[in-house]
Amino acid sequence: MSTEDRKEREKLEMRQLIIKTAMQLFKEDGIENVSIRAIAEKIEYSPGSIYSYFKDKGEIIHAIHTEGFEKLYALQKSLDDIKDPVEKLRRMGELYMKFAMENKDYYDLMFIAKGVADKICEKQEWDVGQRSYNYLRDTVKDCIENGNIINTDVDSATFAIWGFVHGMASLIIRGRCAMMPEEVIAQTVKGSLQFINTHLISNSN
Amino acid sequence: MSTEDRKEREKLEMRQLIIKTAMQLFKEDGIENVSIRAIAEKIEYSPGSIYSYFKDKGEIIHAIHTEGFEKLYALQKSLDDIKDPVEKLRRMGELYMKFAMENKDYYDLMFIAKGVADKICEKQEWDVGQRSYNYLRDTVKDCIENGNIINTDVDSATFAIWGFVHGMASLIIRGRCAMMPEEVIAQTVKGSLQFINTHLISNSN
DNA sequence: TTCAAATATTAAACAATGTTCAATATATAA
DNA sequence: TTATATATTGAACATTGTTTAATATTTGAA
Repeated sequence: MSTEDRKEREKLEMRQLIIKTAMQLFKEDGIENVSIRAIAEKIEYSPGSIYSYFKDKGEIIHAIHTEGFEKLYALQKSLDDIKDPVEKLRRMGELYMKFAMENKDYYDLMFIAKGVADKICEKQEWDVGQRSYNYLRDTVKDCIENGNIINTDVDSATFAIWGFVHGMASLIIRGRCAMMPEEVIAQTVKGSLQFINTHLISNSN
Repeated sequence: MSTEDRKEREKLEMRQLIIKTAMQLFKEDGIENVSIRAIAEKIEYSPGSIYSYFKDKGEIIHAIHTEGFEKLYALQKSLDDIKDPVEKLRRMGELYMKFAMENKDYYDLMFIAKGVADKICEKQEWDVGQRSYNYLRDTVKDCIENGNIINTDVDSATFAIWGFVHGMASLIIRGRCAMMPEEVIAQTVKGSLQFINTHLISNSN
């Protein structure tokens, strides 16, 4: 039956329109700007309509959240052809911080936000995050097997490194770096990355 | 004039009562439970009354936030008589993570929360935070002067170390560690702390 | 084409939030 | 005792997300 197919297609198109609009609002003015009513007004529907396509606001936010992880993973994949795991890890650290600083709203949603979308971590919906985490973990694993990272296990090292970059990013994004003048933050991040690189990883090989 | 003194005293007492009640609600059920209306009900006043004593909700939250920093600093001070800066730094890392894990709500407010209290970072109200940061920075400085931390400057090393512990804490608190089973988190944190300690700091002395 | 049934959409309402403000109650000083 | 100053209130406002009964539209068969 063709009508049913069309119906389903239209339903999907409407879902896409809602998500697209939500992303638009998100990019324009951050997550605070993404309200059911704002989305509804922009697509010229009533607020209630949206609930025919999404269970709740969390589901919409989750779509934006997923898009963020797509962006990050695409960046990670750009490191695919770097053979040296040490170099790869170094570049991944820089890339991660660059992504965080240039996409603060996305980063916030992906790794910091709470009340905004409790849904995010509920189900097994962590796949996209898992994928990025594995990419890091695999590289760390290569470093260990290569003898560049020593005296630790894969998971401890991976969590330490992730924690390190996430810590810097989230302190900056959530405005907890009042102790240093705005201008020197970027420089300090650079110095910290170098400090970590110099000491955690050896180029002995 | 005695009445004026009493008036002022009563005003202060009322402020204290409001803060005390807010903290009570906070400890009972987290920051979500701290609403102007809930505080008002608990002290048997109308919601509007609270605005005779505080400009807005942010000022009340800020008081709780400050209490958190008092708690943390008290813990740091307990390390005062450790002479060896390396040992001191190691213990400070453990202590910081312990504080974060045992006072998740406080930690959230102090280092992660956003919308809840924009006021927090507005003014020069960062003093209590600065104090704790300086305590860490001074210890790192001692390590550098002692030759235990090398090839870096004080600020890069301090930010790196703070970022590292904050990163782990905030990832856990905001539920971004779905990739590892609940039970192994504590163990991984331990391993990560050890990993960092082993490599960033040398006991050469 | 027509019309009952299914589906989509809406407007209004609900509950909860922080905040404001005119009206009221209370306390103070003369 | 009374006028003034202060404290407190209750209702209202604006803003959320969400639900739901009522309406509008579309569909498929007669």
